[in-house]
Amino acid sequence: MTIGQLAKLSNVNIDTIRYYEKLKLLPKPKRSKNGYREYNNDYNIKINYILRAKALGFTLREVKEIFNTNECEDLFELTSEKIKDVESRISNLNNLNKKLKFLLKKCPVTGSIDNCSIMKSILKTQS
Amino acid sequence: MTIGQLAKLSNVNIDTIRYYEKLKLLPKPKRSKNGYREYNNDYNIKINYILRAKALGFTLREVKEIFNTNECEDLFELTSEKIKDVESRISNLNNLNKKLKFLLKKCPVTGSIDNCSIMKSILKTQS
DNA sequence: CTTGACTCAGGACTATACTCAATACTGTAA
DNA sequence: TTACAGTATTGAGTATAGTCCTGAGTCAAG
Repeated sequence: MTIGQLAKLSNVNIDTIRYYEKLKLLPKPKRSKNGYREYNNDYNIKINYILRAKALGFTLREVKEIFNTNECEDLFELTSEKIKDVESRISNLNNLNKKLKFLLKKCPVTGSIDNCSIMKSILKTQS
Repeated sequence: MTIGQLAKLSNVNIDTIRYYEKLKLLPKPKRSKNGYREYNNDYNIKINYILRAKALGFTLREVKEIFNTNECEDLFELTSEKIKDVESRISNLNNLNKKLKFLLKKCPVTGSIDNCSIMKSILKTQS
């Protein structure tokens, strides 16, 4: 399978495949006489693997870690940390949301900016 | 006030001030004879303004929009959109969190990666 | 007068995950 | 044979929000 065929099969950009190879997320494939990369279906599986891990919020660096992990425990650890990270981000966003909604509630909506509560709130010394 | 003094006062990096000037978030200050930038306390206020808007989740581009906004309604609109954006991000993260926790619950925690539920789940065709 | 601290402008560098552009070579079909 | 589609490599560009570097000029103190 050429790189173009693999790209179509796994639904990613050709350059993405070469990029993953450069990052060592994908092993270097054999080359045919003309120098073209030659892939088999294992590469398709591995790419889908990467995409699924990404969809779970893992970065490419973390995906690489996952690939290099041999102990189940390590993967458990990695996933736990990811959960902590996600939860912290959720909590931050919830705080933001509360503040923004508070501002919005106080906004008079009409008139010049000088009377606007949102503007004033942002201006106030205390955030 | 020189740029260094302003930086110390408003607790940002010198380069950040020049950067904000380049982005037109801060007006170009007067220059003294030697070519140094000359600031007054209004700049300090404005920088703090920017920092607070940033803390509310606005990007610098949005802060600039806020500065150029004259109608309260527009600011209301901007803030509403920001809330929508934040809520959508929260919802995405909650989904991720659910999936990750599900994986974690199924993980046997000990043994080789071959028996690991997390690994298997990521590998499965359905994400 | 020299040293050290400060400032200037312009550009490079950081992280992330690609994507594109340029130039050259290869393979296939009409 | 010629055209076009595919592939190769290398390097640059995208977005965001800065930070750092370089080489040069400036200021104040000892």
